[in-house]
Amino acid sequence: MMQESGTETKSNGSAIQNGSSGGNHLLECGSLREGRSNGEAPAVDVGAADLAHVQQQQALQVARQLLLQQQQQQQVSGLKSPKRNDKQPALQVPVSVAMMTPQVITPQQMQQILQQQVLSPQQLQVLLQQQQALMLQQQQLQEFYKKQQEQLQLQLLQQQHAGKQPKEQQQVATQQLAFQQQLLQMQQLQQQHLLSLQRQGLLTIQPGQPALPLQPLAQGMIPAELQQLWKEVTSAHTAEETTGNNHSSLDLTTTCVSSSAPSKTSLIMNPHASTNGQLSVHTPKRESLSHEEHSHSHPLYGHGVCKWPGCEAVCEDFQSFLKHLNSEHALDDRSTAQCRVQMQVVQQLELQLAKDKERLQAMMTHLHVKSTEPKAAPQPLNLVSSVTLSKSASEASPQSLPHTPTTPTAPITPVTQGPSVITTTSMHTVGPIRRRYSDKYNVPISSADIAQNQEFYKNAEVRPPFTYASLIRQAILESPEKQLTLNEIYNWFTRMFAYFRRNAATWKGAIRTNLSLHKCFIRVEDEFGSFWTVDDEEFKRGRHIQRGRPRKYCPDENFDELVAHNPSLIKNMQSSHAYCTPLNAALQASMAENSIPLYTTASMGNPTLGNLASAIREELNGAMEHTNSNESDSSPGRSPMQAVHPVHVKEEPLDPEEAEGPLSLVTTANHSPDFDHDRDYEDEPVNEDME
DNA sequence: GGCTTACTAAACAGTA
DNA sequence: GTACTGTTTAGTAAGC
Repeated sequence: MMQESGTETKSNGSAIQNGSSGGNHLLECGSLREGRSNGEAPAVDVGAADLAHVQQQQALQVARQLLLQQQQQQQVSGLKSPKRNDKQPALQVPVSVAMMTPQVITPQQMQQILQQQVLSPQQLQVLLQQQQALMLQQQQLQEFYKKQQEQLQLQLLQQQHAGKQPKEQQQVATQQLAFQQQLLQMQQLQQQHLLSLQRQGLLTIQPGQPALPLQPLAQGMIPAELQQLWKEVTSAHTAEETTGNNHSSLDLTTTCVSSSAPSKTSLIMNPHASTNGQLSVHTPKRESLSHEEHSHSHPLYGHGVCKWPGCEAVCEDFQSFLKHLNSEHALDDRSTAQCRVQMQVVQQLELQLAKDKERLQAMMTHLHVKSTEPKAAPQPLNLVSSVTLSKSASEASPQSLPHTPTTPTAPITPVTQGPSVITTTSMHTVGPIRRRYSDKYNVPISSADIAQNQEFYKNAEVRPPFTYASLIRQAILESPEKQLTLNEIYNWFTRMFAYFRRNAATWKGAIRTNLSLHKCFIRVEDEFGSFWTVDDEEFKRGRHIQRGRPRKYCPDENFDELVAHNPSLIKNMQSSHAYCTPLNAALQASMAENSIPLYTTASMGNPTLGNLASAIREELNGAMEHTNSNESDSSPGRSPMQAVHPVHVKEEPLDPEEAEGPLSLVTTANHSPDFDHDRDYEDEPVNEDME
């Protein structure tokens, strides 16, 4: 690549030395060719390192080019001393060439380059030095132009007083012509170079900035005074211009003042249209109509700006745009390369669109088939989706989707359908959304459910169509240890959903409420604090801590009792396995008592505490069922669960009678609702737990 | 209309 | 005293 860069630089240098303004084009084309040196279109997914490398190479090329141009300019400047009052137009052309390129880097643009850190410090220093030297040169040139203009004005005054002499008049007109051409040339070259830099990524034009071509005028080396001078000159000769003499050949591309079009295009300048020293373009009605007619039709033109990728040249009217298009975006290597890049972009977008369309079609088909299917018998409980369709989604686009995709009578609904029912209208719906629950039984949402629309939820403030419980569970299960602190759950919500970056007080409270309310969430404590795990089986059951009941546990009130019945509890609580260890001991005791096969130590050490707790609970349910059948009046203090539930595992609220007295907790442990109603929870409503 | 469920808000207590 | 965490209750809305 370095060799290629060197080659390109050399060609650029030769082009510049030939006095051609197309050097920038060569540089740019070279860069483009470099990007597809193998004859391929530029890769869309260039790696960051490759991109940085290419940018650095381009920056080097620019620096070299600037250096060459400066050398050339210095030579020319030596020939053209500002002190000379030579008014011969022929000598002004090199001056314009000399002024062109380095001036395109305004201080702001230089700062941009600095910020982008594309150039090395040495290169930047060279550029800065060049810039400073050229600033001085520019000032000298400005003085020169001012003097020249003053002389022109003097001559005009003399002509007005002494009568018009055709020869002098012609001379003045010639001077004006040369002056204006020079001005335009400088602007064009500036714009071309700036455009080149922009396309190479060395400059970025901020959206708020003025249009690209105007910037060098405002900030570059050509001050507004020059244009003001020209305005004065042309105003003085307004009457003469109507004579139709040599001014008729004054084809000035005023569009090029504000665009990067070369001087080939021509427009008759309207001196009356100048305002504030800025040249403006005379737009006849015919052109305005043309603009209106075509601006809506031509995809490359809109809002007075050329829409060619990377161009954004300002074209005052459609005619200017057409000229600009034909001249600037003619069939050449650069345009071809840009066209290929655009083709790649379009292909990528089409590919993405096709995928999304396919996905949408599959969703629609699936849901439509489901909705038209005869209502089937209720499916297995754990297969009914708990993922709910947001009200906004269903209401906003009633035709787009069947209304009841998750009704209990619907066939099995993969949970992945939940988040995929987002519509464009629902994307903009923010606010409290009541959810429609198909069943009281929960089915966990999978990672794919959220992952499918992960980016969407991350960026769009759309309330996810999942319950808090589902999201909390997902957050916990996504964690490596399958356990999260409350704050980590908060962070997961804010990280995954843009919606939860607002109204924190609301949803955080909801999370806490859900954590406390749902039996599936198990709070575990260790010496580092408390964290939450999830019992997946319990989650699928979807049971809640019942309301209107006394607190399920009061550690302070019952702690002494607990310790009295189980002295090992304190030690176990302080251990890092505060959850597993007492549970293990209790479980083993219980299983030994009930002749249940022991869990191995390895299984107890499984980090998935939720599954562990679930499995243990299942076993204990059976065990306690058996135990209760044998000794329904067993003493609470002898229950192994007393060491587990009060501190680490939630208990269902107590019956009012049982809740009374300091031993209520122990009583609860003995008559845990789990044990009471787990035996038939699949057949009976959950509420019967508390009856 | 009743029941269930989820959401929200609030109160309260414990803890750091 | 404050903020955070955890629990509980009450009210509301929506779906069944």
